[in-house]
Amino acid sequence: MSFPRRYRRTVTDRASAAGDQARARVLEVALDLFAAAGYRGTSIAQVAELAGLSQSGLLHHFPSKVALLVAALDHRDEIDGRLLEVDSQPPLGWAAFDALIALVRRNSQRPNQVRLFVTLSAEAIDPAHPAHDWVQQHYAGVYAWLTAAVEHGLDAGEFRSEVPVERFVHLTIAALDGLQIQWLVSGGELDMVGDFGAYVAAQKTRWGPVGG
Amino acid sequence: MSFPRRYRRTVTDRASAAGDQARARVLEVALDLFAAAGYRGTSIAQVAELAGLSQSGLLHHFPSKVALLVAALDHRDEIDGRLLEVDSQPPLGWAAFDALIALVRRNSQRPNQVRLFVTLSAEAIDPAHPAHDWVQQHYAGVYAWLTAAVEHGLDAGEFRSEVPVERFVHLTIAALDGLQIQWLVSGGELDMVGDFGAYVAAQKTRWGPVGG
DNA sequence: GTCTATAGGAGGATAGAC
DNA sequence: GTCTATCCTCCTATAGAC
Repeated sequence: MSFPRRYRRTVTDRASAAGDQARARVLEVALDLFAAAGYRGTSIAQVAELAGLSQSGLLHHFPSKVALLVAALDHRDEIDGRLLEVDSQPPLGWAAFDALIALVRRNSQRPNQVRLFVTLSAEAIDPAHPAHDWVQQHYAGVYAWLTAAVEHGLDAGEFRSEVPVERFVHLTIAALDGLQIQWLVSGGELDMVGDFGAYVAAQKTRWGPVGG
Repeated sequence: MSFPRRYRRTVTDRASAAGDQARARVLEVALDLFAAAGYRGTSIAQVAELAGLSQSGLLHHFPSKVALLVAALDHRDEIDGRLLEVDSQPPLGWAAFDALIALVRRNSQRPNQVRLFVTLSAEAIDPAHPAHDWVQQHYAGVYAWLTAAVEHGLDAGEFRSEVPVERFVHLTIAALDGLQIQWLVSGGELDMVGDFGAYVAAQKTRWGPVGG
């Protein structure tokens, strides 16, 4: 099956379909390996081998290891879609916490993705790490997203006015990250979804509206 | 200042005092560098240089990089002393949580030690990592220690009987680990001690005795 | 777009002198 | 106990053929 000539995109237009396929394979493998051994613990040769092309072939698509990392992170964000948004709108108030539970449930089905994030976050605490900016922006983004949700909930009367917003957000993010680590170390035995769900339920009781 | 001859330990008895000094310097530096860049991101040559001896000189004391890592982890446990014990007795009930707050306060004064633990834990999720067993045992130990404390508190009437012990322990450990990561990523700006203290205070309200 | 070949460097570990 | 010298492996990246 092939397109009629006039529908074909020219080479100068953009990469070929075969090239796209190779690119996609490389990104999938890179995500897995970076997840399994971190950025520094993974060689581009390993990625290339598992993706079924030579090291040089890989470097044709991603000119350096850093470029591959950045592309892999962007790819992750892309396939993540916008799980934390609904119809391009972020959920507000307690709905944001329900969205987080859904995220944890989804994460519990893809340990390698979780491992990529945990491994890379730790590695990239070092300011000299190529993903340092990415990690800082990631945390800043999550913090801003969750803070906005809580503050909106406050305005809407979904939260008691005494809720210490900043500490509350810090602890919620900590619960997410900390449970992920224990879940990974335990080899998936820990009930991450149940534990985080219990956390959210407790918070609803403590910080929900007085009459709730 | 030197010991009279008869008090000197012979060479065959054990390593010389100079050797001990070099060994100690190497361990201190190794802790710092492993903390800053992780195990895989640190070379023994770097450790040797900062410790003031050659790479081969280092390998005379620690025959391989893995041996150095294990020695450094043991050294960390040693200088940690037994902060979580008082008079060789672990605190029980809510006293265990107060001991954790003290631990967090102490950790907030030594970012490199925290970084070593966070970086290494993430790296060592990989079963092929030389510190994999160490990390698993670390988490198992903390879990057992905290579970025992809560169960003892239950018997003593310090906790409501409805407390979900396992989830409670998971979430407490998660709060510790998760706050450490955010604290490191923020460059120390996050109020880790205050956040964890607020967490413990909230738990005392929620799971403390009914009349408390 | 993919390959082989190779440059250029860093890391871990060993041999042997002092 | 510490050193210099060296080996070998692995890694990133480049050059150039097909």
